[in-house]
Amino acid sequence: MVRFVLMHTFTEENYLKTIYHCTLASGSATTNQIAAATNTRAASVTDMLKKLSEKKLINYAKYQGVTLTAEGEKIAIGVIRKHRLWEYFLVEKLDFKWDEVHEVAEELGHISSIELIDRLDKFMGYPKYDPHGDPIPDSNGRFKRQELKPVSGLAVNDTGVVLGVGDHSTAFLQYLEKASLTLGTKLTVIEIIDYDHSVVLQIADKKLNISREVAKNLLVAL
Amino acid sequence: MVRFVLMHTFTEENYLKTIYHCTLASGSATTNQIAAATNTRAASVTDMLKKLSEKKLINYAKYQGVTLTAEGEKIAIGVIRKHRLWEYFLVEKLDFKWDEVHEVAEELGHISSIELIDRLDKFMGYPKYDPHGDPIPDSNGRFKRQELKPVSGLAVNDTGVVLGVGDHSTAFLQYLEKASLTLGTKLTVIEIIDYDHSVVLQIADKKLNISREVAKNLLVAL
DNA sequence: GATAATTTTTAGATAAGTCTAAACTTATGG
DNA sequence: CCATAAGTTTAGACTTATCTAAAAATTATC
Ligand SMILES: [Mn+2]
Ligand SMILES: [Mn+2]
Ligand SMILES: [Mn+2]
Ligand SMILES: [Mn+2]
Repeated sequence: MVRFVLMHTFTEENYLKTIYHCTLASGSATTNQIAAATNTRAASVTDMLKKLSEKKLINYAKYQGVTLTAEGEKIAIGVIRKHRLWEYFLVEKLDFKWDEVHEVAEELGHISSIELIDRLDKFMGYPKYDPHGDPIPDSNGRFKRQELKPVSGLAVNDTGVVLGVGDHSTAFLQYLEKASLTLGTKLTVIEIIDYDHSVVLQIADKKLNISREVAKNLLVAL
Repeated sequence: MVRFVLMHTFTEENYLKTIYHCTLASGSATTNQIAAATNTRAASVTDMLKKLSEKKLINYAKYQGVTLTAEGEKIAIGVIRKHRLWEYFLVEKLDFKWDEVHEVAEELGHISSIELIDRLDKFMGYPKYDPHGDPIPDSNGRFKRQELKPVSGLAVNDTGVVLGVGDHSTAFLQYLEKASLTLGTKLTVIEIIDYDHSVVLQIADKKLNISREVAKNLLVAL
C-alpha cells in the first residue's frame, strides 16, 4: 500500500490529534489524559511520546506533559480537517445522523491523500462547520473558533442559539436529538433550580427542564 | 480505533483480494504471483498463506498454490465492491480522472463500515460499472461478468465498443485517454499488420494504429 | 531418470505498537 | 517537611507483518 514521504502513521496522527484536543480542553496534555482518550495504557503513551519528540512533533520533558510543536499542530489540524469534512459528508450526502458519524470518520480521517480531501471540500461547497458545530479548518489549516458558552453559564432571561456540544458521545447526541435540542435551536433560560442546578428552558412555545450535566455540555451563542 | 468482531486486517483483506484477482487472471494463485502483486517477498506471502489457511479463508497445501474458500471469496468480493464504488465516486463526484483513482481507492476500500458503503452505493444510484469498465458487485456480492474480447482477438472488419481494459496502470490509461480510446468508443478493425501484429482501427472518421501490446489490453464488446 | 533451474518454505531478525509489573518522580496533606 | 498517594517512566514481553539467507520441494531439461 502507498505511504508517502514525510507521511506519518495512522497511530502517530491519532496521538497528535488527541494531544491537540486535550490541550484545547484542559490547557495541557498529560500522559494519563492521552491514555484515556486513546484507550491505551500510560506506558504505551510514554513510548509514543518519545517517538513523537524525536520527530520534533511535540515538546516533551519527562514527567512534565507535552505540547505540540508548530509542525505537530499542523498535522493535528490536518487530521481534524479530514475528520470533520468526512463527518459533514456522511451527514449531508449520505444521510447519516449526527450521532452515527464519529467512528466512521475516525477511519476516513486518516486516508492520506490531500488531493482527495481538498476535492471533497470543494464538492461540498467548503462547509465551515461540521455536524456537531465544530469549525472545519480550511486547506491552510485556518479556522475561526466560535465563542460559545455552556447553557450552565447563562443567567435567567438570557437567550442563546445552540451551536455546539461539549460532549460528542452517542448517548448525549441522541438525548439532544430526542429533546429537539439540535443545532440552531433558539432557547431562553426561564429558571435555574437552586436544589440541583438544573435549568428550565423556553424553546419556542414549550418549556424544557435539563440537568446541570446537560447544561454544561450544551453550547450556545448569545 | 475500532475493530469489529470477525473483522480482518487491512493486510489480510489485501491478500484475499490479490488471490481473487490472480485466480481470475491466470486460473491459479501462486506464491510468487501474490508476492509480485502485493509488492512483498515470497517468504512473507508464505507466512500470510498459513495464517489465512488457519482462518479457513483459503485452501492451501504447501507448494501447490492456493484457492479461496467460499468465506475468503466473500471477503475478497466485498473489498472489490468497496474499491470500485470508491473509484466511481472519485471520478463521478470529485472529478478525478480514471488514471488517478486507483491508489486512493486502495486506501478507501478498506474502511470497515458496511453501512457506509451501502449508503454510498445508494447515493450514487447503484452504479453497475467502475470507471475502468469493471463490474461493481452488489451488496450481496453478485455481479455479471461482461463477455469482453481483446482487440487483438478480432478479425479484419470486426466492430466493437470499448468497455474495459486489461491493464489498469496509469501509463496505459493515460495513453488511451490521449488516443481518445475511452470507454464507449466504437471501433472497427481495418487491417492487421503481419510484421508486428499491430492493428489499424477506424474510429468515427479517423484511422488509428495501435500496437499488439495495446490491442491485447483493450477490451471490447462485439 | 538424473541433474539443473525455478519456486516455495523455513529459520532467524527487525520494526511498530501494544501490554503488565515494577521502579521512579512529583504532588499533597498532616 | 516528610510520608504516602498519584502520576509517569522503564524493563521486559508479545503480536503482526515484514525482510534476507539458506534449505527443501517441484519442474524443466538433457
Ligand atoms: Mn467526531
Ligand atoms: Mn464532529
Ligand atoms: Mn482500481
Ligand atoms: Mn477500477
